[in-house]
Amino acid sequence: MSERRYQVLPPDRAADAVETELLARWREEQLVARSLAGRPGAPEFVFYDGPPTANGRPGIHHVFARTVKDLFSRHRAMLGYHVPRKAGWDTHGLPVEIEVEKALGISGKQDIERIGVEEFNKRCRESVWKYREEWERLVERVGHWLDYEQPYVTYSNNYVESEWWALRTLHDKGLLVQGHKILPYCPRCGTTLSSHEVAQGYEDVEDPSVYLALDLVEPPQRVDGNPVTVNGLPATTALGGKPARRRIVVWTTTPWTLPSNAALAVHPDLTYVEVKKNGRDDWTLLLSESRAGAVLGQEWESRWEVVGRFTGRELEGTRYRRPLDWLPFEDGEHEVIIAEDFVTADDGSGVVHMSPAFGADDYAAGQRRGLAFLQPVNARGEFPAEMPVVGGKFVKDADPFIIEELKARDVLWKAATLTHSYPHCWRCRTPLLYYARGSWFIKTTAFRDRMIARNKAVRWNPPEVGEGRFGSWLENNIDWAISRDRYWGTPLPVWVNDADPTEIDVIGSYAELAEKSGRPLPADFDPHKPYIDAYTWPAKSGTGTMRRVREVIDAWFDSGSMPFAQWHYPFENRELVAAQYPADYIAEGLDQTRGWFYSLLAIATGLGDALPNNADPVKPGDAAAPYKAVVVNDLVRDAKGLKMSKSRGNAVDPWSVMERHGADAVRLFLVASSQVWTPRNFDESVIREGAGRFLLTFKNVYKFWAELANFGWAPSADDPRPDDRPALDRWVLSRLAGVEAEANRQLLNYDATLAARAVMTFVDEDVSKWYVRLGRDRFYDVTSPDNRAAFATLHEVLTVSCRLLAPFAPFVTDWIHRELTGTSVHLADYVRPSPFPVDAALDAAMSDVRALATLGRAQRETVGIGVRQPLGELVVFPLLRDLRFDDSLTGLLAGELNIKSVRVATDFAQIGTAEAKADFKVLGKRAGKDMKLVAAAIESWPAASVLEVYFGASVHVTVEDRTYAVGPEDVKVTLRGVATDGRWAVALDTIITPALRTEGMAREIVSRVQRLRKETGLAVSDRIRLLVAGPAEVHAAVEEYRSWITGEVLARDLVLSDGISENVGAVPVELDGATAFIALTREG
RNA sequence: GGGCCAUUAGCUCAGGUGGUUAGAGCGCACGCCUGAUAAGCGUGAGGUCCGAGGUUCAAGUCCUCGAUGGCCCA
Repeated sequence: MSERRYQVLPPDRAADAVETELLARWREEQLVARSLAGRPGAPEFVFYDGPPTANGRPGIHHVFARTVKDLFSRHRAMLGYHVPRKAGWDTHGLPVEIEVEKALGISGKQDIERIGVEEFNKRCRESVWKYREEWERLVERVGHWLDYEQPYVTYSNNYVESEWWALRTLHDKGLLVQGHKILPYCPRCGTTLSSHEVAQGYEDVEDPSVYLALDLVEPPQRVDGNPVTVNGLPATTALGGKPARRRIVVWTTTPWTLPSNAALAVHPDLTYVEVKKNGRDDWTLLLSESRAGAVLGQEWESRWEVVGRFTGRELEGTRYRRPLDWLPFEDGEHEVIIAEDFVTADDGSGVVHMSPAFGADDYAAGQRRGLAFLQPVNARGEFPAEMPVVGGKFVKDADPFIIEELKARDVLWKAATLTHSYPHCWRCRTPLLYYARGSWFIKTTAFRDRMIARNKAVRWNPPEVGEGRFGSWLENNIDWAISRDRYWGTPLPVWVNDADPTEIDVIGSYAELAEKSGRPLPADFDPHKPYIDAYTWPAKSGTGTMRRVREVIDAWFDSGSMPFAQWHYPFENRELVAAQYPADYIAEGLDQTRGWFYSLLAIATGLGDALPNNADPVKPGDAAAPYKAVVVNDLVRDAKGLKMSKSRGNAVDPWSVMERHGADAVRLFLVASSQVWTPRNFDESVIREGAGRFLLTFKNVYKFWAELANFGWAPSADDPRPDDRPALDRWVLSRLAGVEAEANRQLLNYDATLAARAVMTFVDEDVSKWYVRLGRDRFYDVTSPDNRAAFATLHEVLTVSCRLLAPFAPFVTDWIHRELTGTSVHLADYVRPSPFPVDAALDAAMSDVRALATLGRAQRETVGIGVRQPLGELVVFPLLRDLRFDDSLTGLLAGELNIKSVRVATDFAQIGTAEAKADFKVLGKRAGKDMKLVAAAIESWPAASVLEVYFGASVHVTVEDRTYAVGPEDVKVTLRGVATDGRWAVALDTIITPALRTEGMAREIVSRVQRLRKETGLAVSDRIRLLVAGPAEVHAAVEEYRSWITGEVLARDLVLSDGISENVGAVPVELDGATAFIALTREG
């Protein structure tokens, strides 16, 4: 027999301390590295880690995301996969620049230029790491096992070079193109503003509010040349026999954009009316019906007559004449009405002027429809000098001149002013212009369908995010503007001839850069601005110099390139990437839908077969690239369901939470409380009472087992084989196998919540509240086969439970698993190769026993006899036709309820009575005036009839000559004298015979002695001398059960005394009417 | 302003395709048990299923509108 001692984990030991100790142990054993290395010959299961930016403190929501990422990886590693998990850092982009601006006390591009890009970017490079250490510590503390030995860093030279390769590849495929993007722009500062800057600068200002009336071109024609018809009739209006002048009313608050008008937009589903003024037959106006009152006056219907009615869709294609013809159209569609969903009837005329160079909606519509693009405004916000009327003027100053010109041209309907909120430059208060800026795009619309096809092959969890939010985002895809006119980012590797902007070199590697520039790169080569901009070379065409464009790229391109850039592909590691692409799964927050989830997909789809295992087409059911499965997690909100934010002051510090509850409890709470893709409220009391309490129970079960096993049990060949163990053991092993399979199945299915709940319910309900509860006394000795069976069984249950819980609570499970087996849980198998099999019949029988035990306890409650008093018989009666009592578990039921036997009644009348009452509502409809008599008849039924009906039969009730068939739905049955759950009815034989009373008394004495032992502070194994005094009844009980009592309380000696004891320390005990005194002393 | 998600007991959550009296755990009250004890068991109270309309023989479930909270995008 082994002398091994099992350490006990004190329940009051702080989780934080235990976990911290384990972390040190893991470090010492290099356990993370061993798990990462995988087992020899293990198949790959690839996880991609979305890189965080380390220039902010990690928050509790990061703990959530880390838990989700970790648990699936851990599960797969335990299943025997090699799970590569390379950590990464997102290091470029505006957030970093803003952080540095704040640190330097500067703001805006002019300040940056003044300090110098070299210095600024140096600061950015350093700033990225401000919180790195805290990040790494937290990731370690929460137990996210990740490869931090060689993390990928998006600013590193290798990473940038891989991105250059990707951009060059996209360019070669014609997918990296120049275009325009509408951006808020400050003409005074000469800079575009980011959205959060725009949000800071809204001010109420007075702007022109101009209604134009633009001539429709007669006869109205569609673009295809066919006449416009309404309900089959020509829509041409002829009033009073002569052709009418027809005009459409258009509203704008930016008259300066009218010279670049290219189209008018209406809403397809809005109703537009054509109206003529009373008495005027020579002209009409067209506008949205719901805006007519606002444009024509409240009581317009008394002054205007509706002569036509159209939906916006019907107007589509109609041509009109633009208000100002200063600029020639070069190419593109123009002067046409289009129907667009973004048009509203909230203001204006329901007809919107479209100027693709000066509005985001306008631009997008222009792209979709191929509209002409006129941009007669320079970077200072001025019209070109050669423009008529407004040449050289700042656009906002030009408004009055334009209004005058409109009036002169007879296209002005009315001009007023409007006070509204408009964005201004937060620095100089200049009104911002929405302005089309030259920009570089990845032409994602060219491969949108392929992205959609790939997305359909991705296994989304939950599916609706992939189909809905992400799917519709892809359906409405627009080209990805990847250039940023900023400083700290991957430089766009595009060189343009300064003499001929059509001559372009896109550089795909550093070697190519060296070759083009004609000199080797220095040892300390830095591809960032400003250094990179010094690389120039003579244009191939002979005239001009190739100079790099000024822009850097969107940091989302960085993170989306990680599948290949993290390995410096294709310059190195080709085989590695071939083995580790695509990812089997990724897991990030819902906010990444349009972020990382998209950038990964867009880049991978654009690159196509330039990446391994990545060729199109991808069909549903294929392994999708770049990720086969996604698990989305939602936000963590505060305890009241409000968003956590610095300004609210309700953000939770993960470290203090970790200290109070431990990572296990926090992880378990985050995963088990609800599906990870729903938002959860972070409430520490819920952690304590839910996950915390569960872990306490788990530790308690182990503690119970370990303390008793330390009396000399250790696994050995002497333990009975599972098949030879008692039913209780076989039952819990069967349940264990079921839960093992279920947890594994759910995790493979990416449902962490159901997996965790299945295991937790098993441990709590089946193991703690039933198996241990019923089998406690089997652990009080270690030698008999029954003892050995119990120890071996619970050892197995605890060991496997540790494994099943390890992905969720990696700390305490490892601690206990090491005690149980001597090895780390994290190197163990998640599922056993050949577990004791599920025994469905046994599961069902036990389930019945548990139900009957509950009913039996309820009956004891009802009859007022405590469990300590033994009773003779429990009678059970099945209330369902196919229900049979399986008597193989009778012993367990009898023991639990402290009864001598269990009997199955053959007739319900043996145990109780049944009454039926008519349901007046149901029966009344049929019985009518006989109802009272029928009801009386039903109430007088014998129990047998009631039971017949209860079981579904019909009983005939005859009143005079009328007969009614009364079925189960017509009556309400009440069972009396029994406890019932609808399946079973049970009754207790409540007669306490003298023998039972004596036995009850003996049990009472044992109970009191045990309590006294404990109060006295004796160890569980201490032996005692016992003295009992009391009336004859007590003496009789002690004499009869002497050996049982001494065995239970470990008494070497039991002395009976007459009368009331005078022994020091004697304690009075009330025993069902008799008073006894007991005293005990420890036996040396 | 637009799109999406959520709202069920004090709290955290279940409630395929509409179908009997809407469930569980925790908490609470009362009782039991007493060497797993900072545990265990039972009983009970607790519900306007966010609101208002609608569809239906029948709505927590489907539809419409609205409220609140959240996310994304303008």
